[in-house]
Amino acid sequence: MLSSVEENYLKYIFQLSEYSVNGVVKTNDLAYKLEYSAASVTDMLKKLADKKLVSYKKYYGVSLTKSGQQIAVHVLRKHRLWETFLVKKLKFTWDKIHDIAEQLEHIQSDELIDKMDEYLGYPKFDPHGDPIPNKNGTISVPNVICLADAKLKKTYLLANVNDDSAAFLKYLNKIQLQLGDKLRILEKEEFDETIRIAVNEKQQYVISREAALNMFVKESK
Amino acid sequence: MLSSVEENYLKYIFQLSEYSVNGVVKTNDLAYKLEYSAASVTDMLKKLADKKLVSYKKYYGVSLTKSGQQIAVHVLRKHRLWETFLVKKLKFTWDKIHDIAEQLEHIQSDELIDKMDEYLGYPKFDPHGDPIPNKNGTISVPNVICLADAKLKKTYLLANVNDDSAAFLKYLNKIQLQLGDKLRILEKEEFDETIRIAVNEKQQYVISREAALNMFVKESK
DNA sequence: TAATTTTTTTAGCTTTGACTAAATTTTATT
DNA sequence: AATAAAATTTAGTCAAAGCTAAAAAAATTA
Ligand SMILES: [Mn+2]
Ligand SMILES: [Mn+2]
Ligand SMILES: [Mn+2]
Ligand SMILES: [Mn+2]
Repeated sequence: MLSSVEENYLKYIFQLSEYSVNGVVKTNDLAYKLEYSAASVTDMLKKLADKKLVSYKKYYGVSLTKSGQQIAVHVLRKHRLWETFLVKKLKFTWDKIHDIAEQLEHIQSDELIDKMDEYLGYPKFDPHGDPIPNKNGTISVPNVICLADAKLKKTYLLANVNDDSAAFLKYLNKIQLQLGDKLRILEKEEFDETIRIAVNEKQQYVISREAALNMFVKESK
Repeated sequence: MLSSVEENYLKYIFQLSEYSVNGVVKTNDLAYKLEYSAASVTDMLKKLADKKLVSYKKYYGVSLTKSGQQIAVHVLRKHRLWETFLVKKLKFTWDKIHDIAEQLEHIQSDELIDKMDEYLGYPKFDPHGDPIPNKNGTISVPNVICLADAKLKKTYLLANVNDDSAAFLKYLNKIQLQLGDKLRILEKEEFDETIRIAVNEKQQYVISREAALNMFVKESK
């Protein structure tokens, strides 16, 4: 049985490895994500390697082993099911749930999480549009692109947002943007890379590059 | 903000103080309850005293301060609301919930627990018949007596059971005893203090003293 | 290629919260 | 009251998981 701290390391290695070459994560990147010193991270990577949860090569980087990945995915599953519960059942708004789920994801009880999954009706996506791994650890990777890369004139549906900044989600609340909204790309400003969009063929907004990088869309048929 | 460990100390001091003189708890009793060495307990009591959560007098004992008691009651509130959720919503049986609630009671979010309370309809008792403190920390102490002290020939309702032994609750499951059942005291055996009861005017059972000490009843009108 | 900068690891320190063994205080028994 | 037993505290140790500063390795630049 792993500590919450170890579970967090595995979870973040998994998330960083999705955007890395060969699934290899650098010590400094992990340290930045965890908000720990690089020295602390090096220490822990050695311990996780002893437990065969990661393969770690000095000065090179770290990647998850099969069993490390299974645990990481299970933690993600717990996180996203809890977030779904908080919104669907307890009526939390999507900007308040991440920090609570960061705690709840470490509760140890397989029966609990399976009953929760059933209670929620086996949801496929969490309130931020992130896919929820199933009991076997399978994740359906949704086919989305970053709003920053969206094409001029085309129309998309907002499918996924980055959930770990409450400030960003509050901003979306303020301009009343939610998952499923139809976004038409009206203009892409070259100078500062801002994007002008029409939401549901009604309001228009200018979205900064910083915001667009946190928004993911799929093509609207 | 307190650690889970500190919260547990306060919770158990509170629970032991309910059955002690002047609310003073002895180091060894607390050590036994927490399954720690007495030396470890002494250490922690000094730390809690520094934080003004307990008053601790060497070789004499410990009791909760006002603020220590508030925290203890809040932890109990969380524990019992979570247990209620697990049974009412997730369909857990009452013998499986205590250990999970021991983890969940340390989740830090007032908004979460208040929304949970509302979601459950402000329940007054948990699945074991223990009273749930309200948001202000008020506990309605129910008027129950121990089954071991019940009077011959009288009829009672099962109102409360000790919840921290799954084995005991499984035994109640087996003989199909549940909260609210009508218990008539048919016979009290002096030799070994077993009690023969009729349940809902149907089945009869012989209850050992050990079991009776874990069951609490109220008078049936 | 050599020098410099950046990244990573090592070494040594800290806090939390356990433990055991020994010392002390309190309580019980002769 | 003296002694023995029980309860409690003190002293010293350990593991987990963080930290900073210094050393070493890798990457970049001159
Ligand atoms: Mn999240
Ligand atoms: Mn999410
Ligand atoms: Mn319980
Ligand atoms: Mn209970």
